[in-house]
Amino acid sequence: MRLFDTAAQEVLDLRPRHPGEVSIYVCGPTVYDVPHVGHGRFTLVWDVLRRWLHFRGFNVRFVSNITDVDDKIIQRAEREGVSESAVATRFEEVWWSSMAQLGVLRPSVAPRATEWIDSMIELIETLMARGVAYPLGDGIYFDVSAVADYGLLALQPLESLRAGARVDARRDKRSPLDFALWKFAKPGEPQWTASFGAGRPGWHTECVVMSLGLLGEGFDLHCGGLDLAFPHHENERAQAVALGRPFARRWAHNGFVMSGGEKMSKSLGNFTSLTDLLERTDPRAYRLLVIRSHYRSPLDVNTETIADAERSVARLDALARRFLLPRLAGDGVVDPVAAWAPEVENFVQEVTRLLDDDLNTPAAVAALFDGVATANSLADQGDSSAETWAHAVATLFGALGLSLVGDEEPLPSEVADLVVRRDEARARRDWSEADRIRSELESRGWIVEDSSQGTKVRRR
RNA sequence: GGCGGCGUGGCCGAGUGGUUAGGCAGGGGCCUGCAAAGCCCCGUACUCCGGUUCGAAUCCGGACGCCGCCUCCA
Repeated sequence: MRLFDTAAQEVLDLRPRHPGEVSIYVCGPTVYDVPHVGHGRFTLVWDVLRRWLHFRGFNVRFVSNITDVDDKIIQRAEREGVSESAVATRFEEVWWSSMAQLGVLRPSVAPRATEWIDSMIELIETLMARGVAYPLGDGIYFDVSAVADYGLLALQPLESLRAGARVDARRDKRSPLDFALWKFAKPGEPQWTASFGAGRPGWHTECVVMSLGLLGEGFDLHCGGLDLAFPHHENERAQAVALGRPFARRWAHNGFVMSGGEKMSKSLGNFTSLTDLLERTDPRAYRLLVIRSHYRSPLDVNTETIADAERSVARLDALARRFLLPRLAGDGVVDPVAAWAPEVENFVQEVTRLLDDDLNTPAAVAALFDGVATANSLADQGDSSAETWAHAVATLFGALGLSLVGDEEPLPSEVADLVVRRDEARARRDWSEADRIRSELESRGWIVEDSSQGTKVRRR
């Protein structure tokens, strides 16, 4: 498996710390609001990677945090007159519910920042003892000049970053890039006692503590949205470097979700919430949309691209119906396949090669759609290998977390009734009646297909 | 200002120095009572200008346009 490493700026072999095992840390959400579609993208991208690594035989340990203490949570709690923990709990529930709908696997461990405060305090004490953290009136700050290669993930040296820093009202920081490790509590705010003063942690500290605490030094891969590369990941790394502890071996970042050519984000106010999207769309359409583009490219999510993806999913579902394929992904992972039928070996090998090469899902999806055509074509010719092809396609899509759905759902009785009446009409070759019933079914939102087993309907 | 990325056919979106990406939409055909689904065929694209080359959308240089990071952000 090869992945583009943000620090090295090139595609590198993954080379896990322990052969056969991959440890991944993904920066999770701050739970102060409903997730937007950008959260959906990053969770899908890294879910696909996780599933693919599993399918390739790796034992994957996947940690992703919940940030449940933060300025924005405090602001919202104040605005709504409720406790901070009530806000965090509420939006964490929304988060997991959205993840479940998306078919994103639950992390192996999902630590909450507030459960790791003691470790963060210890870390800050150590940094202070080493002279790389200093107190100011409102908190404890990290001195970025202590890290020789600060700017690694920003692809810029410290001096250049400093020159570009926007005017900071604060003149007391040693450098405008210095960041808060700890914020002293104001009255009424959540706080924890610490030797250096009561308060709460800064954002960049929790991920260092939790990733090292749960995955250990030199864990394999640290992932997140591109906007986290700097300063969040840079600052995590800076702390680890200052502590002398080996941190992530590789860094991977996904591209943004765009809206009208602009990055979609809450601060720009141009976001679509993930919950809205999931209400009106088959979540599989979003997964397909995501894997149809490369994870590092920007991705435009709008009604057109989603509708396009939904129609593509319909083509896959038609395959599942035709071959009675089982649903494979969703809650569970698709396990490695020990041996493939000889006729699909090359096909599987090609898809594997593409995915192993920096997770080239768009090329893999293209190959898989070729596989769809092959399966259908072989079946049209009555070739018995068609089934093997269909299963291979479904298995590989399943390995990426996309289930093909061919099951027929139970029909409402009046629909079932119409189906029976239409079969009767067709049996006596009463085409006008058969067509009338078909129109009626269609007007009720059902797609009608004739088959050797009679009328079949499915929801539009 | 510094740094990074991108400009592909109607839309989305891969890729390679010379031979079909793929999906969606559209057109034609087969199948069907008619459909649907499926299959076959079709568009001959790569911002512009130079250069390298037998040959470049693919390499180099330049121009133009767009986006992102440098501030909370996935």
